[in-house]
Amino acid sequence: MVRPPCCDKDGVKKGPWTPEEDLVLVSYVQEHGPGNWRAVPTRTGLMRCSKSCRLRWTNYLRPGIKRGNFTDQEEKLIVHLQALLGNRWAAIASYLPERTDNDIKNYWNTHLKRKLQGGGGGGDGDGGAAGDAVYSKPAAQRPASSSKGQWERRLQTDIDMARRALREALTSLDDKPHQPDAAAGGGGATTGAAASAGTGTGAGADSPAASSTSGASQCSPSSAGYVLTTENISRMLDGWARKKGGGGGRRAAGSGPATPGVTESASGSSEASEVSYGGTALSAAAAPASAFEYETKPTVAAAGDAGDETQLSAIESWLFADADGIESGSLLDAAMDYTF
DNA sequence: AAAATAAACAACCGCCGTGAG
DNA sequence: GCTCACGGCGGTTGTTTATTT
Repeated sequence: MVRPPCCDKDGVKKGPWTPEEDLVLVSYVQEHGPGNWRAVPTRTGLMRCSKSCRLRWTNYLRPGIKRGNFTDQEEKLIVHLQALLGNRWAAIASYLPERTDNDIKNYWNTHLKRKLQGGGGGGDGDGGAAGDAVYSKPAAQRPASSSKGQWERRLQTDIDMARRALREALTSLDDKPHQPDAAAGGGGATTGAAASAGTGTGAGADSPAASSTSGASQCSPSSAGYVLTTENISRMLDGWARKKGGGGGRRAAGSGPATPGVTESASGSSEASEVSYGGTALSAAAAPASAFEYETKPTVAAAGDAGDETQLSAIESWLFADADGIESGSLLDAAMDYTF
């Protein structure tokens, strides 16, 4: 039988989202929380498919996500994790709580793949084709099993592999001074380093419930993945203002796409930033900071540029805990219990 | 200065797994 | 136990901007 499309093709708008649509979506999520995407188009009047709404939220509007300017550390992690996990971007993203799978995937396809290919074979999975070929069937590649036991074993395998990847990545990084170009660089790109969070348990690899893009995890009050709102809305408005101002330049600010959200903006500071929208200066503080009641602002976010290091050291702790003799049998539990 | 090309990123598409009825 | 709808995921495409010629 043929499954009907998730939404009618007719009357469904496609293409780039407008600021107005974003606002509507954000407002809706503020009120109802992420989830039940099916109902979003009808309830909000958005002429968008539910899937599109979900993607827009998870990849762009969701608070706490960092965009652009991947740090060396992140890059290394991605390379290693990709080598171990294959193109399981969601699983990889679960180790980079602030990054979306789509973002990581794009970064891989546009930067890393080429970089590794150009860098000449060897090394880490040698990227590109070689890497893909070699790992096209990563150990963790899941068979379509769904028994809980199997799922847990798989998860554990992922955790184990991720640990190894992290260890390798961090070890190699120790060889050079930590110069997260983006920390600075990112010009605040590292703001709101949500050190992580629910998904940060790492146990998330491949866990439907722990995926970085999982609505469930997003809702979790304990999820520090959300850096909240004022900042994001501020960024959003900032971006819109720029767009509307005709300033255009998608990357004028460094990397920020049409996306309002580019972290590179003034968001370097977690303080409410004043943005000009439609000619009117408006304080982000005025945004409904408490609107996302189910979200909590990670304390690390205030750490500002120290965010990455904080996050990394947390990962390191978790990572090296393994070396301290946690039996593999309890690895999962350890990972589950670990809080960043 | 204009045209061509490359790069970056947002969004869409289709498949799959899961849970509810 | 079966069917169906929903949501998640990975691959791919389209659009916009930057850079080069």
